[in-house]
Amino acid sequence: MYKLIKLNDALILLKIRSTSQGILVEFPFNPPSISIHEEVASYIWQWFDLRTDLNHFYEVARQDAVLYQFPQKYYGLRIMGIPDLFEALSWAIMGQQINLTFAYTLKRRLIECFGESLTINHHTYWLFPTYKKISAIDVEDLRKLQFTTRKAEYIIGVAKIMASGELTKEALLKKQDYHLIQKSLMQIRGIGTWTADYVMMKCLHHPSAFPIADVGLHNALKSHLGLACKPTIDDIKKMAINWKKLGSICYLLPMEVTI
DNA sequence: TACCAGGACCTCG
DNA sequence: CGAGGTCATGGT
Repeated sequence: MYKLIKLNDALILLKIRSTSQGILVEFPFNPPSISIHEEVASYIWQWFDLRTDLNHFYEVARQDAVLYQFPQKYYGLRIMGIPDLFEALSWAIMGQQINLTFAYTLKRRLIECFGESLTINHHTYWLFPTYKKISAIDVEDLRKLQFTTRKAEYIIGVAKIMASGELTKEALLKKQDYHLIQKSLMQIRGIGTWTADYVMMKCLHHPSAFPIADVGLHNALKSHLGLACKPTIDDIKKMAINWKKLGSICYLLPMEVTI
Protein backbone atom coordinates (compact mmCIF):
# COMPACT_ATOMS: atom_id res chain seq x y z
CA MET A 1 0.00 0.00 0.00
CA TYR A 2 1.21 3.47 -0.86
CA LYS A 3 0.48 6.61 1.15
CA LEU A 4 1.48 10.17 0.46
CA ILE A 5 2.03 12.36 3.51
CA LYS A 6 3.41 15.82 4.12
CA LEU A 7 5.92 16.46 6.87
CA ASN A 8 7.70 19.76 7.42
CA ASP A 9 6.38 21.03 4.10
CA ALA A 10 7.86 18.09 2.21
CA LEU A 11 5.91 15.46 0.30
CA ILE A 12 6.91 11.94 1.26
CA LEU A 13 5.63 8.80 -0.38
CA LEU A 14 5.49 5.76 1.88
CA LYS A 15 5.24 2.14 0.90
CA ILE A 16 3.67 0.18 3.72
CA ARG A 17 3.28 -3.56 4.16
CA SER A 18 3.09 -6.10 6.90
CA THR A 19 5.85 -8.61 7.60
CA SER A 20 6.37 -11.22 10.27
CA GLN A 21 8.47 -8.63 12.08
CA GLY A 22 5.76 -5.99 12.16
CA ILE A 23 4.86 -3.15 9.86
CA LEU A 24 7.49 -2.34 7.26
CA VAL A 25 7.65 1.20 5.95
CA GLU A 26 9.80 2.02 2.93
CA PHE A 27 10.55 5.21 1.02
CA PRO A 28 10.49 3.98 -2.56
CA PHE A 29 11.37 7.21 -4.34
CA ASN A 30 12.76 9.83 -2.05
CA PRO A 31 14.67 8.46 0.93
CA PRO A 32 14.45 11.32 3.45
CA SER A 33 16.91 12.18 6.17
CA ILE A 34 17.12 9.87 9.16
CA SER A 35 15.76 12.63 11.37
CA ILE A 36 12.33 12.28 9.85
CA HIS A 37 12.01 8.57 10.50
CA GLU A 38 10.69 9.11 13.97
CA GLU A 39 7.97 11.46 12.74
CA VAL A 40 6.90 8.96 10.11
CA ALA A 41 6.74 6.19 12.72
CA SER A 42 4.69 8.44 14.96
CA TYR A 43 2.29 9.08 12.10
CA ILE A 44 1.93 5.36 11.45
CA TRP A 45 1.24 4.66 15.12
CA GLN A 46 -1.54 7.19 15.14
CA TRP A 47 -2.97 6.05 11.85
CA PHE A 48 -3.01 2.35 12.76
CA ASP A 49 -3.99 3.03 16.37
CA LEU A 50 -1.00 1.07 17.62
CA ARG A 51 -1.00 2.64 21.07
CA THR A 52 -4.29 1.08 22.11
CA ASP A 53 -3.90 -1.89 24.40
CA LEU A 54 -5.93 -4.65 22.74
CA ASN A 55 -5.39 -7.01 25.67
CA HIS A 56 -7.52 -4.75 27.78
CA PHE A 57 -10.26 -4.93 25.16
CA TYR A 58 -9.92 -8.71 24.89
CA GLU A 59 -10.30 -9.18 28.64
CA VAL A 60 -13.57 -7.27 28.66
CA ALA A 61 -14.76 -8.78 25.38
CA ARG A 62 -14.28 -12.40 26.49
CA GLN A 63 -16.85 -11.93 29.21
CA ASP A 64 -19.33 -10.02 27.09
CA ALA A 65 -22.46 -11.54 25.57
CA VAL A 66 -22.02 -9.68 22.28
CA LEU A 67 -18.25 -9.43 21.93
CA TYR A 68 -17.05 -12.76 23.29
CA GLN A 69 -15.99 -14.07 19.86
CA PHE A 70 -14.08 -10.96 18.92
CA PRO A 71 -10.67 -11.73 20.47
CA GLN A 72 -10.32 -14.75 18.19
CA LYS A 73 -12.51 -13.81 15.27
CA TYR A 74 -10.94 -10.37 14.80
CA TYR A 75 -7.60 -10.85 16.50
CA GLY A 76 -5.33 -7.87 15.96
CA LEU A 77 -7.99 -5.69 14.38
CA ARG A 78 -7.81 -2.06 15.40
CA ILE A 79 -9.74 1.08 14.56
CA MET A 80 -7.91 2.71 11.69
CA GLY A 81 -7.50 6.38 12.47
CA ILE A 82 -7.76 9.59 10.49
CA PRO A 83 -4.88 11.61 11.97
CA ASP A 84 -5.78 14.91 10.33
CA LEU A 85 -8.64 16.65 12.17
CA PHE A 86 -9.92 18.53 9.14
CA GLU A 87 -9.98 15.34 7.09
CA ALA A 88 -11.81 13.47 9.84
CA LEU A 89 -14.44 16.19 10.21
CA SER A 90 -14.90 16.63 6.46
CA TRP A 91 -15.17 12.91 5.84
CA ALA A 92 -17.76 12.56 8.58
CA ILE A 93 -19.80 15.43 7.18
CA MET A 94 -19.57 14.04 3.66
CA GLY A 95 -20.86 10.72 4.96
CA GLN A 96 -23.87 12.14 6.75
CA GLN A 97 -27.09 10.51 5.59
CA ILE A 98 -25.89 9.18 2.24
CA ASN A 99 -24.69 5.79 1.10
CA LEU A 100 -20.96 5.18 1.44
CA THR A 101 -20.43 4.61 -2.27
CA PHE A 102 -21.57 8.12 -3.01
CA ALA A 103 -19.66 9.47 -0.01
CA TYR A 104 -16.46 8.04 -1.50
CA THR A 105 -17.30 9.68 -4.82
CA LEU A 106 -17.67 13.04 -3.10
CA LYS A 107 -14.40 12.55 -1.25
CA ARG A 108 -12.55 11.63 -4.44
CA ARG A 109 -13.89 14.71 -6.22
CA LEU A 110 -12.94 16.96 -3.31
CA ILE A 111 -9.42 15.56 -3.21
CA GLU A 112 -8.86 15.66 -6.96
CA CYS A 113 -10.18 19.19 -7.14
CA PHE A 114 -8.49 20.80 -4.15
CA GLY A 115 -5.81 18.43 -2.90
CA GLU A 116 -2.09 18.49 -3.53
CA SER A 117 -0.67 15.59 -5.52
CA LEU A 118 2.53 13.91 -6.57
CA THR A 119 2.88 12.01 -9.82
CA ILE A 120 5.52 9.33 -10.09
CA ASN A 121 5.79 6.73 -12.85
CA HIS A 122 2.46 7.80 -14.31
CA HIS A 123 0.74 7.23 -11.00
CA THR A 124 -0.73 10.15 -9.06
CA TYR A 125 -0.87 10.16 -5.27
CA TRP A 126 -3.11 12.64 -3.46
CA LEU A 127 -3.16 14.50 -0.19
CA PHE A 128 -6.46 15.43 1.42
CA PRO A 129 -7.08 19.18 0.90
CA THR A 130 -5.98 21.49 3.70
CA TYR A 131 -8.43 23.57 5.71
CA LYS A 132 -6.56 26.61 4.48
CA LYS A 133 -7.41 25.76 0.88
CA ILE A 134 -11.04 24.91 1.59
CA SER A 135 -11.54 27.98 3.77
CA ALA A 136 -10.96 30.10 0.68
CA ILE A 137 -13.48 28.50 -1.69
CA ASP A 138 -17.20 29.13 -2.13
CA VAL A 139 -20.25 26.97 -1.58
CA GLU A 140 -20.77 27.02 -5.35
CA ASP A 141 -17.38 25.35 -5.89
CA LEU A 142 -18.55 22.35 -3.88
CA ARG A 143 -22.05 22.38 -5.37
CA LYS A 144 -20.36 21.67 -8.72
CA LEU A 145 -19.00 18.47 -7.18
CA GLN A 146 -22.58 17.60 -6.15
CA PHE A 147 -22.25 18.44 -2.51
CA THR A 148 -25.54 19.58 -1.06
CA THR A 149 -25.67 23.25 -0.11
CA ARG A 150 -25.79 22.22 3.53
CA LYS A 151 -22.72 20.02 3.36
CA ALA A 152 -20.78 22.60 1.39
CA GLU A 153 -21.58 25.19 4.07
CA TYR A 154 -20.63 22.82 6.87
CA ILE A 155 -17.26 21.85 5.43
CA ILE A 156 -16.25 25.36 4.43
CA GLY A 157 -17.40 26.56 7.82
CA VAL A 158 -15.22 24.03 9.61
CA ALA A 159 -12.30 24.98 7.37
CA LYS A 160 -12.73 28.65 8.27
CA ILE A 161 -12.85 27.95 11.99
CA MET A 162 -9.69 25.87 11.71
CA ALA A 163 -7.98 28.51 9.60
CA SER A 164 -8.74 31.05 12.30
CA GLY A 165 -6.94 28.87 14.81
CA GLU A 166 -9.98 28.46 17.04
CA LEU A 167 -10.20 24.73 16.43
CA THR A 168 -7.16 22.48 16.69
CA LYS A 169 -6.63 18.82 17.42
CA GLU A 170 -4.14 19.69 20.13
CA ALA A 171 -6.61 21.86 22.02
CA LEU A 172 -9.28 19.17 21.84
CA LEU A 173 -6.89 16.50 23.09
CA LYS A 174 -5.92 18.73 25.98
CA LYS A 175 -9.52 18.88 27.19
CA GLN A 176 -9.50 15.11 27.77
CA ASP A 177 -13.01 14.99 29.23
CA TYR A 178 -15.34 13.20 26.84
CA HIS A 179 -18.39 15.41 27.28
CA LEU A 180 -16.32 18.56 27.20
CA ILE A 181 -14.80 17.64 23.84
CA GLN A 182 -18.16 16.53 22.51
CA LYS A 183 -19.77 19.78 23.56
CA SER A 184 -17.12 21.98 21.97
CA LEU A 185 -17.32 20.04 18.70
CA MET A 186 -21.12 20.21 18.64
CA GLN A 187 -21.10 23.97 18.90
CA ILE A 188 -19.88 23.98 15.33
CA ARG A 189 -22.58 24.09 12.68
CA GLY A 190 -22.93 20.74 10.94
CA ILE A 191 -21.50 18.69 13.77
CA GLY A 192 -24.09 16.69 15.69
CA THR A 193 -23.68 13.81 18.11
CA TRP A 194 -22.82 11.25 15.48
CA THR A 195 -20.14 13.39 13.81
CA ALA A 196 -18.62 14.41 17.14
CA ASP A 197 -18.45 10.80 18.30
CA TYR A 198 -17.10 9.61 14.98
CA VAL A 199 -14.31 12.17 15.02
CA MET A 200 -13.48 11.49 18.66
CA MET A 201 -13.17 7.83 17.78
CA LYS A 202 -11.28 8.09 14.48
CA CYS A 203 -9.09 11.12 15.06
CA LEU A 204 -8.75 11.72 18.79
CA HIS A 205 -8.78 8.00 19.67
CA HIS A 206 -10.92 8.78 22.68
CA PRO A 207 -11.69 5.49 24.47
CA SER A 208 -15.24 6.57 25.38
CA ALA A 209 -16.26 7.60 21.86
CA PHE A 210 -19.14 5.47 20.64
CA PRO A 211 -21.23 6.51 17.60
CA ILE A 212 -24.32 4.68 18.80
CA ALA A 213 -26.48 6.19 16.04
CA ASP A 214 -24.22 4.88 13.27
CA VAL A 215 -26.18 2.94 10.66
CA GLY A 216 -23.09 0.92 9.82
CA LEU A 217 -22.86 -0.14 13.45
CA HIS A 218 -26.53 -1.12 13.44
CA ASN A 219 -26.08 -3.27 10.36
CA ALA A 220 -22.93 -4.83 11.80
CA LEU A 221 -24.76 -5.78 15.00
CA LYS A 222 -27.67 -7.15 13.03
CA SER A 223 -25.38 -9.30 10.95
CA HIS A 224 -23.15 -10.35 13.86
CA LEU A 225 -26.08 -11.39 16.04
CA GLY A 226 -28.15 -12.81 13.19
CA LEU A 227 -31.08 -10.51 13.95
CA ALA A 228 -34.13 -10.18 11.73
CA CYS A 229 -33.92 -6.40 11.79
CA LYS A 230 -31.58 -3.70 12.99
CA PRO A 231 -31.36 -3.20 16.76
CA THR A 232 -32.83 -0.01 18.20
CA ILE A 233 -30.79 2.54 20.09
CA ASP A 234 -32.26 1.19 23.33
CA ASP A 235 -31.29 -2.36 22.39
CA ILE A 236 -27.73 -1.22 21.80
CA LYS A 237 -27.59 0.71 25.06
CA LYS A 238 -28.47 -2.48 26.88
CA MET A 239 -25.81 -4.46 25.02
CA ALA A 240 -23.23 -1.79 25.69
CA ILE A 241 -23.59 -1.48 29.45
CA ASN A 242 -20.44 -3.46 30.10
CA TRP A 243 -18.51 -1.74 27.34
CA LYS A 244 -18.11 1.28 29.57
CA LYS A 245 -15.26 -0.56 31.22
CA LEU A 246 -13.38 0.08 27.99
CA GLY A 247 -13.62 3.82 28.50
CA SER A 248 -10.55 4.05 30.68
CA ILE A 249 -7.41 5.05 28.92
CA CYS A 250 -4.95 2.22 28.65
CA TYR A 251 -1.93 2.51 26.40
CA LEU A 252 0.77 0.05 25.52
CA LEU A 253 4.26 0.79 24.45
CA PRO A 254 4.14 0.71 20.69
CA MET A 255 4.94 -2.43 18.79
CA GLU A 256 7.86 -2.31 16.48
CA VAL A 257 7.61 -0.27 13.32
CA THR A 258 10.50 -1.04 11.00
CA ILE A 259 11.65 1.63 8.63
C1' DT B 1 -39.72 2.92 -8.66
C1' DA B 2 -39.55 3.12 -3.89
C1' DC B 3 -36.71 3.19 -0.17
C1' DC B 4 -32.50 3.89 1.99
C1' DA B 5 -28.13 6.00 3.13
C1' DG B 6 -22.00 5.84 8.55
C1' DG B 7 -27.44 13.06 10.06
C1' DA B 8 -28.14 17.86 11.21
C1' DC B 9 -31.15 21.49 11.95
C1' DC B 10 -35.38 23.73 12.72
C1' DT B 11 -39.98 24.21 14.53
C1' DC B 12 -43.54 23.14 17.48
C1' DG B 13 -45.80 21.24 21.58
C1' DC C 1 -36.64 17.44 26.01
C1' DG C 2 -38.93 14.63 21.84
C1' DA C 3 -41.38 14.08 17.84
C1' DG C 4 -41.85 15.32 13.20
C1' DG C 5 -40.69 17.81 8.97
C1' DT C 6 -37.03 19.35 5.76
C1' DC C 7 -32.88 19.22 3.20
C1' DA C 8 -30.98 16.55 -0.96
C1' DT C 9 -29.12 13.06 -4.18
C1' DG C 10 -27.01 8.75 -5.75
C1' DG C 11 -27.32 3.53 -4.99
C1' DT C 12 -29.69 -0.67 -5.15
